[in-house]
Amino acid sequence: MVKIQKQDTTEQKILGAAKSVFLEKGMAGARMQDIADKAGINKALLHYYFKSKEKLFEMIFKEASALFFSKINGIIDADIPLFDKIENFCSAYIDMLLQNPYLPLSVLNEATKQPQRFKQKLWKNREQIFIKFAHEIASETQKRKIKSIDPAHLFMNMISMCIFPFIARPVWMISTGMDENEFRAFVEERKKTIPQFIIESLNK
Amino acid sequence: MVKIQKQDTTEQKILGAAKSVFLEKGMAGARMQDIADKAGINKALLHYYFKSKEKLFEMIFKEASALFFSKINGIIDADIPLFDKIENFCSAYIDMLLQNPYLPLSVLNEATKQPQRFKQKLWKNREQIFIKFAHEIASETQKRKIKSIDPAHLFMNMISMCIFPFIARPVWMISTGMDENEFRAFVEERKKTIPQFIIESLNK
DNA sequence: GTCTATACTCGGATAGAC
DNA sequence: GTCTATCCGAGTATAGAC
Repeated sequence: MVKIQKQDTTEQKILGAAKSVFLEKGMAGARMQDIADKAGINKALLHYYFKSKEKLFEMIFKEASALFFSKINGIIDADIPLFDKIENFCSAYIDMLLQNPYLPLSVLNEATKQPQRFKQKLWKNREQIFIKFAHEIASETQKRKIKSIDPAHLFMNMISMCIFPFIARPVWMISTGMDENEFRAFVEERKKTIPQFIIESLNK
Repeated sequence: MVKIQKQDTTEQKILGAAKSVFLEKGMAGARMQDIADKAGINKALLHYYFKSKEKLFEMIFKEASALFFSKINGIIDADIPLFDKIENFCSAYIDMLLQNPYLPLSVLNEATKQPQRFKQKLWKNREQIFIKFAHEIASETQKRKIKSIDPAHLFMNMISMCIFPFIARPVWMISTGMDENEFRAFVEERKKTIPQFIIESLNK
């Protein structure tokens, strides 16, 4: 008889704890003790499972950054009209960010502070996610369906408007006086307002 | 006779070195040794001038974040038409960011990782920079001069598009294959493309 | 596999000579 | 004011008992 899997193995607990601590504090700021505490074990056991802090970090980080970048591919690749694609992209991406609010800051941080490691160890086999998107823009522009625009700028605009609020959240909350719930509602709204804003700008 | 000021006092050198190291590595990642090296002195002297790492950091950070937020006020407060204001804002802000490319990531990081300290020590007397802007949008909307839009979303869109490229630079450069010069040219272009993009969207 | 105890290292901070 | 030498805490990593 197959044993019913109790899913919270020690390894699972460690990975979960490590993810939250690393994403929140970054590699330099994270403490093995915090990870151990959060996992309900001691430091020694961390090293038993994952040789070193560096190794543990890479494990977490690869998975996290894969999520950050790969979710997009399916949507960008889909064979649907451009405007629908923009709507789907913003909506799906913001949903993902709502579930992983610390992800972008963490990824961009490591890319900035340890560019070598990022490029070599953490940035393997990434798709050129916006190339197909760029072609699509160029084609629509040529067909005179939308106003002429540089695809790179449009793409940058779109991801900026989706991601930045999550990075700037604490400052935004302080300066607007929003609380957690209001902020959540605000970014929920953005699933609609961003595509609207973009499409208004592109429409002839 | 007034003594000619030789401007590179030790204190100046320390502050300059500390600024670049802190902005690049963040509080947790920065090393006093690196700051000392870059300033051409030794660690002991750092402590002679600025009691502790924490103190030095706060000094640098307050000044830096003041720059980050206060440059905006003058532009937002100016008594000129809305569209001109948007153009001026993007242009001036991107110029400032070109001169301080690490600033936003650093500020937003500390706000995220040490929210208490940020709110208490580093976020003193900040203006509610976007309140006047919001009123102006509301007024233009009522006068039916522009399409109706929530000022909070518009403001967030604008700062997102200006700031985010600087935060995402390393990832963007890797995934597009841009080099330093191309990236610089790209954000220079954005001084024009962002206002265009916004104004196209707002225009009736 | 999991723990306690401890070794080792790095880096912030201080003492004291000049 | 500036240096060398040193201290000491924090935090990663390991040894070894259970």
